[in-house]
Amino acid sequence: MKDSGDNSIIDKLQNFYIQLISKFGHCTGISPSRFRLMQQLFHVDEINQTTLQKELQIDRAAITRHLKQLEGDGIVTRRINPDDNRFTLVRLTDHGRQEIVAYREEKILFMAQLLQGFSEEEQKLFANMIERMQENINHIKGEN
Amino acid sequence: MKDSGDNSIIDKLQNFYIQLISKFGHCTGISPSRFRLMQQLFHVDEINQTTLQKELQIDRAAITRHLKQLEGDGIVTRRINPDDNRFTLVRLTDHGRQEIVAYREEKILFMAQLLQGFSEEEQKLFANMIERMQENINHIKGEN
DNA sequence: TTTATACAATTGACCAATCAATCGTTGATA
DNA sequence: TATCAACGATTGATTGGTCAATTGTATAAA
Repeated sequence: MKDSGDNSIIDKLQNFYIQLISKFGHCTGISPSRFRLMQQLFHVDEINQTTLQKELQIDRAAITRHLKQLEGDGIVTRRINPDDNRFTLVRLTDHGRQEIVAYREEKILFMAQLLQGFSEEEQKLFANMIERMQENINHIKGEN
Repeated sequence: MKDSGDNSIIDKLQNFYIQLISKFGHCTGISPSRFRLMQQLFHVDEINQTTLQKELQIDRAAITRHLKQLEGDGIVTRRINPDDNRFTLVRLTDHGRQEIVAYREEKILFMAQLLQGFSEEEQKLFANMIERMQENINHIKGEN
């Protein structure tokens, strides 16, 4: 298991993640981005798009398009901030809230299967390792 | 840290992965898929596209298009298997091999930064956990 | 008060991934 | 030998993401 770059952690992670997302998408029938977006909205009352964008790390353009679509589907409402017309404020509709609740239940089931055989401690450890790596990444220079 | 589905491991993983890939892409200047493709080719002499596709879990169409582009860039050559005209065999050119070697070096540097502060044991543990989750995923039913 | 700067959101152009349908080849079967 | 099913590869249509440029609004400076 030398670090020659072959079958490295990054490779494993990539293979794993791709399968994970693909499976999750097929199970829930929703795209990962849209799910993340809705989930983020679920936790707040109302939020503007740029804040959403920063939290999700998705491009601004993608945010705009997703939200327009979600608005068309009756999942969210959008209105311009009366105190500052540059901001548009987004919130889930009641219908949207119901939807995301259902998805979240599916997610919990999915997670249970994913983490089968993992003790509480192991789960915490894993989460912690990811956080540490994330910290490391933040210190890597690069136009991000 | 209850398992209500909020800020779950899947969320953390997703946030982490997106940042990881974005940073890696910016550092190396190559797309993750293309890199994986080239890396896979690096390990074999010659290979057909379907085998590649299965190993990488990328869509067949994407494979075809990537390889056509790589062929245009002089990174790979493609020829039809004389024993069975349905297969096209792909291999890296010498130039392609040089390229991938350079990228792999960048990857090793990147990995070193990513894993800063991780002991050998921790790295193994992490890799092992991913493998276990991957196993779990394979048992989840779903059209994949 | 006018002008310049900063910022949120949007749009257009482009690239990459997926799905579904199709083409061409092969091998088995009637 | 003719037909059909299986399979690899390709293509078209659609979707989602990024970058760059633009629009509209607010605020600070001249």
